[in-house]
This record gives sequence, structure tokens and C-alpha cells, in this order.
Amino acid sequence: MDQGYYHIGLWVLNHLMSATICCKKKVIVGNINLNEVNYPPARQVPDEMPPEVQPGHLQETDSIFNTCEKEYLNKFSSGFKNGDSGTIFVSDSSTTLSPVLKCNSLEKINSESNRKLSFKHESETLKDMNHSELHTSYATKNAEKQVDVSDHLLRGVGSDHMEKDTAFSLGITGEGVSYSSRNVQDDEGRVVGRDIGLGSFNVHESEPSCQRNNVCASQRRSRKPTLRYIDESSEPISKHSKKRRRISTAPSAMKTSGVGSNAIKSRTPVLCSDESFMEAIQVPFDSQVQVPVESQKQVPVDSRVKYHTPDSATETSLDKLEHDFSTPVISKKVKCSRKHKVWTIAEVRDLIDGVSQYGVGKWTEIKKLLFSSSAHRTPVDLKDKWRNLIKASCAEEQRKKEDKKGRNQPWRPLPKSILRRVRELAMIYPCPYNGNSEDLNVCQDSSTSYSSIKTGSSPHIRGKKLHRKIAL
DNA sequence: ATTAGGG
DNA sequence: CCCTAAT
Repeated sequence: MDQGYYHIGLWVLNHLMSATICCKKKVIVGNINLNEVNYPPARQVPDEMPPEVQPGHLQETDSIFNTCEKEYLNKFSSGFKNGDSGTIFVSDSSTTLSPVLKCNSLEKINSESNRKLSFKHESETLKDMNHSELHTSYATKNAEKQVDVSDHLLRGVGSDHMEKDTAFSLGITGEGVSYSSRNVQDDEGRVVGRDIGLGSFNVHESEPSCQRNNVCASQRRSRKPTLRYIDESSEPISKHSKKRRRISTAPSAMKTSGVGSNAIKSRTPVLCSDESFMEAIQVPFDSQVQVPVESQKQVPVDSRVKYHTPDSATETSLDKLEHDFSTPVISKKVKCSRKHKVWTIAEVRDLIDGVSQYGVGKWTEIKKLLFSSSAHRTPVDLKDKWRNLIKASCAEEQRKKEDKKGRNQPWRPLPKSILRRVRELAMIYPCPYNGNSEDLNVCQDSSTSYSSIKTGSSPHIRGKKLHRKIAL
């Protein structure tokens, strides 16, 4: 992807908040059959981009988007109902998403032959967009990753209380999409949400972005909080509980729901091994709202158990997705008494992001910032996992070098991209997590040892070596 | 209270 | 993942 191209995305505001607040990890796109969507190819930015919309002007997509793009928007908006609030974003080059149209009255016109969307533009809301915020969140651009951003824009579940007075902004970073919002009020004008500050969710490396996972439609405004969510807020134990506590609550107003009902019914959920869809949404907000009752009734179960709410179709299909990769598939029954919580690649990715952001050893930081929603996953867990990742990446390296026969490994293959990243980071942050063999740092590329690598944003490097003493 | 390492 | 020495 080159500069000067853009992608489009459609985001219906209504569906943002509850997604970020309550689901955190598992966000549902209402009824978008992503497999049916052909992403519009990036288009060279024409001179008239981004199209300026005259306040109060009724704008039709015809005047902005080409056929393919319109189709795309159409597909994605099929679950939204008339009157939803929405914003069409256009991400130009590698910087930010600029709102093209922001509307609180999304009018969808469905005629057999000629489906099209029209958007009523409302001047005030557009004005309210805080553009500066968009840019502050911008970090490294990585054009390739941008392809997938539109996916992330489309996640979301409905919220009864997400209303028009919400202002939020959004930006793309090299690592993901970040957003901020404030003034969340419900119909009566009460503030039901608060400033959630800046959050972000990660964008994965883009594999073929056209084949996304299917997501089933779910009932409108009927989903219950996920078990996961309950888990988090009721997490009773552990030495670290204090900190977790503050983060995991959610507004009472949050009733998650799928998006519309007139959706494209997803067919047999095709599970791509690409797990990207399950990326975490990090919400470092501090809730001041009462905990919903549901969350208070404790779930006595092994708090480590997660992901097994047979609740809704969406849920299960998502579970499946997430399990798809890393979990030995738990049959629908509660066989989930497993003690070790399997790491999902989404988590792994978070971890990697964390490490790259804060450095190796900042486990509590990473925990707080990227795993605040995961009740389990203590800083120690993160550390251990990282150690294992290093090991895994090394192993991969080794295998590449010596053994071309490509023998089957005992463990599940981690995506190459991940291992590669781990390796990179391992070089940047020297650390002797080396299970195998005598020599420390065998992992390191003999030639490129850790020094010259781009500094991106590597904060604290700690080159700790074995300095452990024998206890007496 | 946290982290590094070994088990 | 657990445990514990070391910070």
C-alpha cells in the first residue's frame, strides 16, 4: 500500500461503546458476513478527497464512493437500522481516519435493484469531532497494516445508551486503532459512560484481508454480558486482585447486543485460521459506575475458566474462532476445568505489543495496560509466556537453519509473523530466556545482534543476565 | 510489591 | 504454572 491511497470504513457509533466497555476482548460484529464482503481496493486519492460535506447537506454516497466501495458500505451497513448514528471514515495514506460524514441519521435505502446509502449530515456533530485527538494517537505508520483497519472499525455491539452526544475520535497507528470518547449520555441526558480516554486495539499483520471470519448475527439488544466479563468483575482471588478490581467494572447501561436483525445471515461460519478478528480492545478506563448485578453474583467456578458461554450464537462462534487456533477445542460441554488457560494468539499479540511498547520486564505495566481485562494473566504469567515465546521463536529459527526436512513439531505452530516479531524483540531486548543449551543468546542472529535495531519506541532496556545466587 | 529464573 | 530468591 502506498501513500496516497485510502481505505474506507463505516462505523456506526451506536455500536461502539458497549463493545469497548464490556466485551473488551470479544467484540462482536453484529451481522456482517465478512466473507461476503469484497474489500474495496485501495483507491488513489483523487483530488477531491476527502470530500467536504456541506453542513446540513444531504449527501449521498454516490457522490463520494465508487461502485465497489458503495457495495462495501452497503454490505457492512446492512445490519444497521435506519436512524443509527454513523460515521464514514476514510483513511488516507497512513495517517488518520478522517471523518467524511458523520451523521446521526443514517438512512438506508434498500431497493432491489439499486441499493444505496444516504447519509444525512449534521453539522454540529461533525464540528465536535476533535481532530487533534486523531493525530495525537498516531504513531508509526505501517501502511500494510492499514488494510485491516476497516475491520476494526466495524466491530461493535449495540448499546442502548450510546447516544448522539457522544463525541469520539479515532486514529490509526502503526499498531492499531485508537479511539477516545467522552460525554456518553443516555436518552435522558444522564451520563452513563464517562471519558474512556484513549484506548486502542491492535491491528494484526494483514494477511489477505478479504477473508475474514464470519460472524453470526445476534439478537438486537439481547445479549448478556459474556461470562468472561462476569469473570473479570467478580474475580475474587489472587494477590493482585486489588488492581484488577478497579478496571473490570462496567456501566450498568451496558447491554450488549448485536447489531441489526435484518442482517445477512451468516452461513456456515468459515473459520479462517487467521484469528485477527479476535483482537483485544483495550479499555483503560476507570469505571465509576455501579457494577451490574450480573457481575456481582459470583461465579464460583474456577476463575480461570473462560470462554464458554453457550449463550448466543455469536458468542459460540466467536469462541470457536478463538479456540480455533490455540485451544484443543473444548466440546460445548463444560470441559473447561483446565487449569492452564491456553494463550490465544490474540493474547500473544497483545503481549508482544506490550513488550515492544514497554520493554521486557515491565510485566506489571503490560499487564495493567494491555491485560487489564484479563483477570487471569498475572504479570508473572506474562513473563512466563514471553519466555516461552522466545523459546519457541528460537526453536523455529533453529529448525529453519538445520532441519530443512520440516519435521512436525510437538507444539502448535504459532503464526510465523508472531514468531518473527518475537525474535525481533528478543534481539532488541536481550534476555537470556534460553531454555535450550549452554550458550546464552543463541537465538540471536549472530550478525545482527541487538544494538542497531530501530529504536522505534523502546523504553527501558534491561540486559539482565544471570545474577542469581544460590540460596543457602 | 515485582521480577527473574528454576522447577 | 508455581515457587522463591533477589530487588
